[in-house]
Amino acid sequence: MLLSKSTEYGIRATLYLTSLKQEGYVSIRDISDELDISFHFLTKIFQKLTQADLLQSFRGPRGGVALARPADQITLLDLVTAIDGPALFTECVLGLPGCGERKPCPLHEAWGPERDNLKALFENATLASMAADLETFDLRLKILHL
Amino acid sequence: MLLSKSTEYGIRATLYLTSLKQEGYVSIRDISDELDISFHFLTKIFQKLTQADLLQSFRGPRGGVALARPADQITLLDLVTAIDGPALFTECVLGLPGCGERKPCPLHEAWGPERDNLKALFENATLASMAADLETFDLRLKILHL
DNA sequence: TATATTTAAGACAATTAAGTCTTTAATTAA
DNA sequence: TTAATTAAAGACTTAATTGTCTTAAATATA
Ligand code: FES
Ligand code: FES
Repeated sequence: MLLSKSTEYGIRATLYLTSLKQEGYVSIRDISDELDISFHFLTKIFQKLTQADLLQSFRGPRGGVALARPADQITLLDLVTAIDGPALFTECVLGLPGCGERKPCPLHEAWGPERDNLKALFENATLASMAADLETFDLRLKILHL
Repeated sequence: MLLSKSTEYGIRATLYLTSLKQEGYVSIRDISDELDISFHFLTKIFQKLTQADLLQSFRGPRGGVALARPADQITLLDLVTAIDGPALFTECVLGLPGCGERKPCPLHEAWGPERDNLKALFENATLASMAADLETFDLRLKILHL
């Protein structure tokens, strides 16, 4: 699995939040209901994103969460690293400590560039661009019961 | 994390086994000692690889494990799928069921090709080519205590 | 045959990830 | 001021992964 469940949920939920284009705060309950994600679990994930200054939160009636900056200034890489940490983009694919040129593992030469591609993929995907695609191509963020 | 610990160990151990170029069987104990991997855990991983017909095993004195086919006919993709299953190369990166063109998620267009690259990377890496690199470039398979 | 060697198999424990529940704190509105 | 709403925090449970240990089965060799 490339991303943890937490990160999968975090991306889907933040993307949905973005797509609402709502002025004020959106309640976590609304988001968790809409995407069929456990409310309390999602709350914890959003707490991480709030602590990483990617989201703002507000308690009480009319409270909820909102993007902390414009949607074109938050990337999926921001979300992934805030939730799962940077390991995917820095660590040895074989789990050996100290990935680098000095004493590389047999996969380093092939994995290094691939890892950079992957990082670029997440870095180039802003919440704004993703939300635009979402509308344009009618993409899905939730499981479908067909 | 891209690969599970089991797969990381499985790749390192099989690569080491290949590099020995030994005629008969190599005991699992020798491999686990050399690479600092738990013997019993590695035994289980090798059992999966044996059941997938990538390795052959033999019990009793002078027993152990050996490649089931020539090293240029076993790829890292074979190892990964035998241990972790094919999910990494088939499933939606956001965890939504039924990754495909019919109702793609917002990352599908970018992730699809990237996933194919990743698959090609593992598919093009045979045990033979990796073992050759290992010699040529003095690469490492075990943690170093510098 | 008896003993030592080695993988197979499965029970078991420890750790981490995932998910649930309760209580607290902040805020609004009646 | 009181009650309702909502996120924060943390205890707790469950499930999956990782790791350890014991016993059984197969095999070679003395
Ligand atoms: S050392 Fe293994 S990927 Fe860099
Ligand atoms: S539907 Fe998400 S990657 Fe294909």
